[in-house]
Amino acid sequence: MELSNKQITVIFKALCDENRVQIFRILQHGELCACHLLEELHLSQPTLSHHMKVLCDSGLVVGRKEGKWMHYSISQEGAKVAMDCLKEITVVTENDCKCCNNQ
Amino acid sequence: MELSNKQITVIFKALCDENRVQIFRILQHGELCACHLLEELHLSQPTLSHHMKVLCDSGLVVGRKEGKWMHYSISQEGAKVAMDCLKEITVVTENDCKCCNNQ
DNA sequence: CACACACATAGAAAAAAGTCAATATGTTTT
DNA sequence: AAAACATATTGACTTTTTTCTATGTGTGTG
Repeated sequence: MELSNKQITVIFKALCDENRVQIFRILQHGELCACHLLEELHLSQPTLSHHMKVLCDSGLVVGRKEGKWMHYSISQEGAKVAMDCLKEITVVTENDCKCCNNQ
Repeated sequence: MELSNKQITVIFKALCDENRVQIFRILQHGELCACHLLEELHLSQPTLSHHMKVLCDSGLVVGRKEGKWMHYSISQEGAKVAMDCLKEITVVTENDCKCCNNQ
């Protein structure tokens, strides 16, 4: 897939804030609209809106508009991309140390 | 394993900075000491040292001291923890929307 | 059509993270 | 023991992120 360093940071920023991690935990019980998420978090409405944008940008969460409500859910496709990305960036192709006093 | 929200953010902070992602790419070719990492990055030595600390704190990278050199490598155990964590936080237990106009 | 509701956006303030120069620490070499 | 080297720490500065209040936008309702 060849994601850029920048794109990788955007994906994993989703999980770099405690409130956002908490949002994942809540969304694990199923799709939920912003107003109900708000009830379970100690955040203002604009702050939640900001976090939902970060989450959607990462691809790990998707939003679905229905009338005046926004329904959010965890994206399994996004999760797969993140998983593949994590696997790809942590795989080691060679194990020998070609460094310093190991000449 | 039951990681706290805070612990999860510490793991994934490793991948939230472009320079750190680049460090992963370099370490994929094998263990390397800080001085050689430094040659490949446009960073000052103290900044690299800072990033290596963030990476080690995440568990995704491990450092091995050998004389005056610090050798860094990607930790496969750390990668597994991160993978399990990502899987755990994105799994959805129920899919029905119990929300708003879906009463 | 006016009002209420759900959510997004703008702008400002505060907190956190990234960066570097200077310096400290620990290790090897001469 | 002094000098040289590799890395870590400190402290200051800059940039980014988080957060809020105020306001805007779009949708449904009386």
